[in-house]
Amino acid sequence: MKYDHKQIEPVWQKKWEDAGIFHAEANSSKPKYYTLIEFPYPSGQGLHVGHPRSYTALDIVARKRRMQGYNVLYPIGWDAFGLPTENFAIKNHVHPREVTAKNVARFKSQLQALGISFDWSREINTTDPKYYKWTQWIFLKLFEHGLAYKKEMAVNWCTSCKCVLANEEVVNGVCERCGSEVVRKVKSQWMLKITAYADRLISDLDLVNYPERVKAQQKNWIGRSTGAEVDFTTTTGDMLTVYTTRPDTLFGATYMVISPEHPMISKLSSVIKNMDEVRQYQEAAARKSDFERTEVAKDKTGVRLDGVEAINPVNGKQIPIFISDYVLVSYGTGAIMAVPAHDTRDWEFAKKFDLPIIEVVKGGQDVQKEAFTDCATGILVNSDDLNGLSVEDAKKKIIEKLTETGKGRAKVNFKLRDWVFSRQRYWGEPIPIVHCSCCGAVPVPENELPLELPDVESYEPTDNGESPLAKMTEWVNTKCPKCGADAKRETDTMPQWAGSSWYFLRYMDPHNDEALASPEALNYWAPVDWYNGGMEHTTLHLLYSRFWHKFLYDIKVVPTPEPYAKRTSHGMILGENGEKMSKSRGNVVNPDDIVNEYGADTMRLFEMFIGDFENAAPWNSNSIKGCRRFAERFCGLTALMIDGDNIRPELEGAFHKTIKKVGEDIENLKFNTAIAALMSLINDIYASGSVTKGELKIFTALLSPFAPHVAEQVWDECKLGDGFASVTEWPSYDENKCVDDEIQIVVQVNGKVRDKMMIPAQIDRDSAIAAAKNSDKIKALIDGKTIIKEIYVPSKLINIVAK
RNA sequence: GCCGGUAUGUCGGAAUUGGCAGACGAGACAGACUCAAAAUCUGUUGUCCGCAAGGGCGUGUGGGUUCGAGUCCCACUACCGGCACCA
Repeated sequence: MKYDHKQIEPVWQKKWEDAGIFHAEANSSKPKYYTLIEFPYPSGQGLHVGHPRSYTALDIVARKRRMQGYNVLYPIGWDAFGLPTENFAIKNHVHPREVTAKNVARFKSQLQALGISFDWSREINTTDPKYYKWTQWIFLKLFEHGLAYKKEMAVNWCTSCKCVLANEEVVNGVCERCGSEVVRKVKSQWMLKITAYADRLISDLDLVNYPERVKAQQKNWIGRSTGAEVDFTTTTGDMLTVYTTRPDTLFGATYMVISPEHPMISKLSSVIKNMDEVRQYQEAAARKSDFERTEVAKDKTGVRLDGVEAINPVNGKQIPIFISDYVLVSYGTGAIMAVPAHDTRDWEFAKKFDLPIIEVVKGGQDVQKEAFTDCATGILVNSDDLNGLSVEDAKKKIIEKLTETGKGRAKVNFKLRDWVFSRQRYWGEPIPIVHCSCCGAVPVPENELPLELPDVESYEPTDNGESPLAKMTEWVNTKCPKCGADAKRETDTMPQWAGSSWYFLRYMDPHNDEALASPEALNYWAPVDWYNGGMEHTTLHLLYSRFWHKFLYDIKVVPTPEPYAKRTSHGMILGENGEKMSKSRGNVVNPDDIVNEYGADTMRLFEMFIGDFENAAPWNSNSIKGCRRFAERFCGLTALMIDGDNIRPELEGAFHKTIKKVGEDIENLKFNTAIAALMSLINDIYASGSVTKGELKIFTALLSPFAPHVAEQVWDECKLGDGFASVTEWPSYDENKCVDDEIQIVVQVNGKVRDKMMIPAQIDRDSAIAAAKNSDKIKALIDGKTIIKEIYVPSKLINIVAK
């Protein structure tokens, strides 16, 4: 058969779509299987060669499951709200909706050319009002349950553009666009109380099949720590509460640090003598990101509050109070007690400001030279009745004591912060809230959803930091749904995370106007059986969508506590030079060029063969030729075909082993070795000089998830079976035929390989060792020596230790 | 900096989880076919010593455990992902 990919690929893509063989069945008695990839953001650059890595991998899984008799849901959609589209629209004076439509059309045609078995009848788009109606509905439910609230938060503010910037738009403390200074400005923002779910987001990781490294990332991000709050009083009679994970070291606290934003500072401004210096420091700190501030390597800075001191509740000692930017207002209480002897950051600060270092846990180095932070081995000293206790026991005892005296309490803290949900942008879902001067924040009634984005001429940011929507006075001015008085709409929009936090539910029932999905559809399809995505999404997106799903579970909208039963992740595809692909580096590979030159099947094979799926792999335009040759050799088999429904005896072992390996490798994401096994098998077939029709049928079925077009073509031309190769039955194997009768065993002397021999697979230990000793090579090596030990690993090796 | 990864021939990678390091593919070299080239086919290809038989060395670095370590332990180095308004 002549292999002309340009001719055959569009033909099969059309036949599949016309026959609808990849459409998930709505009412089916078959078992279901839901495979999911992260839906793409339709960027202006078009599809990246990284996208098909994940899509092809789960396409292989989806296709195999169909062949195994499952009703498979493998959907696709567009995560189309977002900053780059909006910025492009502003720059080029086109509506973001038009930009999005154009980008989606391009992505769609690129994806369709790859022959991925998506169910296109369920395509969704987060910017479609019929979709974001339900994003808004979920927000209203969160609001109703007290999980959405407003709070003053710091945002990045460009002093020249006069607009709020995303972190990504701040480069080295200046605005990416104009290069002006960026400061932190306080604004009232919508927040979602994800912290209310912190414990469950950790504990329910036990219910799901995620890689350990992903679970570890989630746990570390949530950052549960147990410790205590301790109330210090000040010399002015005020109270300062600190959070500490080491309450056992309370006697070693030699000073206190509060964050530059701590409310206590303005409260005490009349008492603090060096207020000018303090204000200066606050301004400097406002310019830094949390990331810069907590960097341990950098020099510690701070200002001592002159005129006020704190009093240690356990020993009445007066200690100085500093402000320093290494303490964050957003974690704990925004104030810490500093124990330089047993905390590295405090130690560095104490050295710099020449503060006393008091050892309270013995067992480590000299605390004047280095902080001793190990909790497992130390014994308490210099701490009154805690003396002699272990760190663990001391923690318990001091917390008991603090609780009794009302000066503290046990406290669990999370690093996880509530989710800042407001964006001062146009291209996002409007937050469906009306602000009324007498009723406060009032939800838009459900029957008025979707609250559509107004069609406007200009979506440039306003110069006071409000969303562009604030300028649409007709849209903004409305009546309060509760009391009917004049009121104003919320003008902030939702972040891109919103639409992507629940999209997998919409696929189950994408055209439903009555609910985000029907209970029947949810009960049948939930949860997602296998979700694959990038490592770069394992903290935020995964956490946000698990949070929304848990909330929907609590209000009985969805039937399962976790959205994804299994999560896997793929490595990035890098440029040929081993660096991340980017326009500026000039190392971008366009998938269209590859499909055009080599065909979609070769592209798919290569993306799977390129390396370990879970690791990053550099693109190589040479290696792709090997995959093309493999596809051609597969076509070449048609010329070698002979009659016969069975596998010939000399190839039986090879076939059964390959069926087993390909099946297992797909389940374990080892696509590269699955393809290698198919390549080895085709080499064996060529070596035999011919292929029976039965052998070709099995080979074609095994190959079809990887290279579906060429498989379909051979299936059709050679009349290998009825219907489509894509939905034929997945081949089965016989375990007994996967083991050889005679196997090669390695003989080592003192751990070095000295001989290899063929032995029957069923041989016992003594006969195997006797056979080994009988070999001339081995005889020569052990002759005259004492045998100390003989190790026999069945069907692998024999090691003779001789002296 | 913190959290999570990764490191094997010229290159991408493989190694049944502690048991033959380098499967499969690319590249290179040699040969066949060809007027020639491409394509295709056959062979060689970690490295050092040796005519050969054979032997030494070899999985980022340094140490350790073991009959046996790419795989386990300790200490490092380099690179990659995430760090909350990119998604």
